[in-house]
Amino acid sequence: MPPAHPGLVLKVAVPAPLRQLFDYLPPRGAALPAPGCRCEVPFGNRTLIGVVWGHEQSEVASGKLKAVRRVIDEQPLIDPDLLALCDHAASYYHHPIGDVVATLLPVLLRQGSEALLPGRLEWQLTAQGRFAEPAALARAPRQQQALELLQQHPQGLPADMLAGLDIQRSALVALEKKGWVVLREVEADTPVPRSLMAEVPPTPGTEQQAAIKAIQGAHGFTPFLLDGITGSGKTEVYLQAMEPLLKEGKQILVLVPEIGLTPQTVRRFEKRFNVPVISLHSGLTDRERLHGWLRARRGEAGIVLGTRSAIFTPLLRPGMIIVDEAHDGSLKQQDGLRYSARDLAVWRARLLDVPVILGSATPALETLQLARAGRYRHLKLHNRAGDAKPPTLLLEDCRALSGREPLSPASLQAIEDTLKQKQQALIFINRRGYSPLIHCHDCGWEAECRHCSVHMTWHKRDNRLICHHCGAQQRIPRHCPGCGSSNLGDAGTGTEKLEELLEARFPGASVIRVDRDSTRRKGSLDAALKKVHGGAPAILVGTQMLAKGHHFPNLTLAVILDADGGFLSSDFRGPEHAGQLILQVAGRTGREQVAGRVLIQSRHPEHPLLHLLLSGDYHKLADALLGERRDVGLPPFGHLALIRTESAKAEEGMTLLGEVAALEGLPEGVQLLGPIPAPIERRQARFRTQLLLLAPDRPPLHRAIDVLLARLDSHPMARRCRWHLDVDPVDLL
DNA sequence: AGCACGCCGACT
DNA sequence: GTCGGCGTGCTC
Repeated sequence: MPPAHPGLVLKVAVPAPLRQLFDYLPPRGAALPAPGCRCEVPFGNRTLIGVVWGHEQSEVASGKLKAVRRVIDEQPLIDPDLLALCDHAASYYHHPIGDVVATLLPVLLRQGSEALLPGRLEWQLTAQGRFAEPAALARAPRQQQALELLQQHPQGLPADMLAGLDIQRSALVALEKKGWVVLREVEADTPVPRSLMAEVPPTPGTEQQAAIKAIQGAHGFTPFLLDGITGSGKTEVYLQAMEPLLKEGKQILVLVPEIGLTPQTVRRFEKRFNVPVISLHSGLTDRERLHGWLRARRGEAGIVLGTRSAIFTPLLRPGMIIVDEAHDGSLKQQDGLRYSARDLAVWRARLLDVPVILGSATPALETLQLARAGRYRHLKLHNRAGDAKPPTLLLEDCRALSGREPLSPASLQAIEDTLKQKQQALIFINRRGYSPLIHCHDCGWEAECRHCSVHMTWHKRDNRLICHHCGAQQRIPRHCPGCGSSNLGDAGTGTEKLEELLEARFPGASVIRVDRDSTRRKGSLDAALKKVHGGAPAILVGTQMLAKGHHFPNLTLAVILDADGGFLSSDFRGPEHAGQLILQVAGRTGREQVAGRVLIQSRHPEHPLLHLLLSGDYHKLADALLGERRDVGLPPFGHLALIRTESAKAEEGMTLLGEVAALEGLPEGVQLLGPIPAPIERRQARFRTQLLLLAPDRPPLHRAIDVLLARLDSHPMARRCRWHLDVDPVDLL
């Protein structure tokens, strides 16, 4: 049999860590599958599920070519815009394209499941059945009843509904045999709501109004930075900006941080409009995720609300993309395809030719710089919604404080005053557990993780030492493993210790701790938040879990512990992240009539960056940080890529990266920093080494990456020693 | 990655 | 004698 498509070959993205497409002969005796269709292909001696990328003449010797085994999808499963997004991600992140597609597909589709929603089964009358006389069924009352019911509902009735009405399946089957009814699979329909609005929206303030107008006036690809202080009502801007698009039947994709995708957030979007809202979070089963994905693709969802990976959700009628808390670290994937969902959101909006809103009270310096350069339209909200006043930030000199007392006398006094006034106080410390260090007073031994170069954290409640990097646990030693002394002690403070201390200091006060440990049980976070919302006087102790998005109407005081850590961190983004966190926490206070107060405890009260923060104006801090970054050519004024190795032997990574990091052959202007041991040198029993690339422009950086990857791919050592590339890394640890 | 092939050490 | 260690090569 001659080939149906002479000379033509299918380019297929195969899930293998190889940075290329593979050529296959078209399937025998079948139509040529379109780009975006999945198919089974022989690969080596196994069978994989790949995605058709295109049709072309092949360069590969025809003797080498194999044929596609089976085409899974008749219609493309992945639309052109998503294929283009994959192309971009694969080339920008220098990642194997087959792996990119695999990460975008829900697991079940990756495994070859049919792309079908569970269709609704409906019993319908046939033409014959429509005119059948129920009286003819006098001797079969059950069939008669079923027939009458269906004649009253000529459009058909769902099978499960009939079962609920106590109509026996056997009766329907008997009618089917007579040719009067049929069982049909019906597409779940998209009900067109009578009216879009499900509630009356509040009247926006002047600034909100201007932002809404600007967004609604945008046509085609338009990136916005919605730069609004905490409490300025950014969500209300999103909601009103999306209204006309929903009215046209368009879909809105909303990305939120994992921690922000609470039932309350989902409810807020559901309450406003009569459109289906699909929420894609980590708690879904594979099947639920698949269904959400397919419903979004069919256009059934008006609003798709999801975390980072939701940026890959297909949309039938895309109208706009919104990235809430666009500075948030959870938007960056930290393994496999290390993408930034914020950057991909902007790319996708460009491909779809729709507006994209990046919303934040504390935008990443990269985002802020793009807005200042005019690449993004900069919408500002300076005022809090309603007549709430901005919080006052005060620096609390803690140099005189001993390590035993985490809270200064002034902080304790402020907490006491707050409780007296029947208000709530929040003590923020970004460290869970009881204390972050156990050590020997005699020989100086410190409890370290067996697998990572970090201290073990003492969790008093579990009576264990736990490594926050790999989760390893140990019993608490009674004697020092170094010298045998029993003179062991702890140093530093975590949320557990603070909770204990505050309960002792304020007997009778309600202390609510919110961190990953206290909220592990399902629903316990909701319960804690409900308690806080109740408004009764209380002291909250929490980590950054509390810093995001919540609205606590009676919270008037925040005390921030360990603010210095970030400002003195070795990571160049330390001060940026610390500033963002502090302002996010500050934003939780003083929402209603009472202005909030924020006490920042510091042992370096003279630090100039801390002083910039005291104004409460993020832009003052951002200006200073951008100035520093410009001087040294760091992002956003230079661009970074990181190659990191992980291996069981300490020397391996250093040798490998050392041999690969030769400057000759690299484009001009690209700096290589390293190889050096990673700041946390050992993690999960692997030694980590890194090589940083820095360049003032992106094109030479990407060319340099290509050269280094080619060297790595052909280096014999690189197969034993695990390595990965991170373009635009945020975490240099 | 995942699998086959191939060449050297210590076991029933 | 062979089972199995992991170095190396390849995947249209």
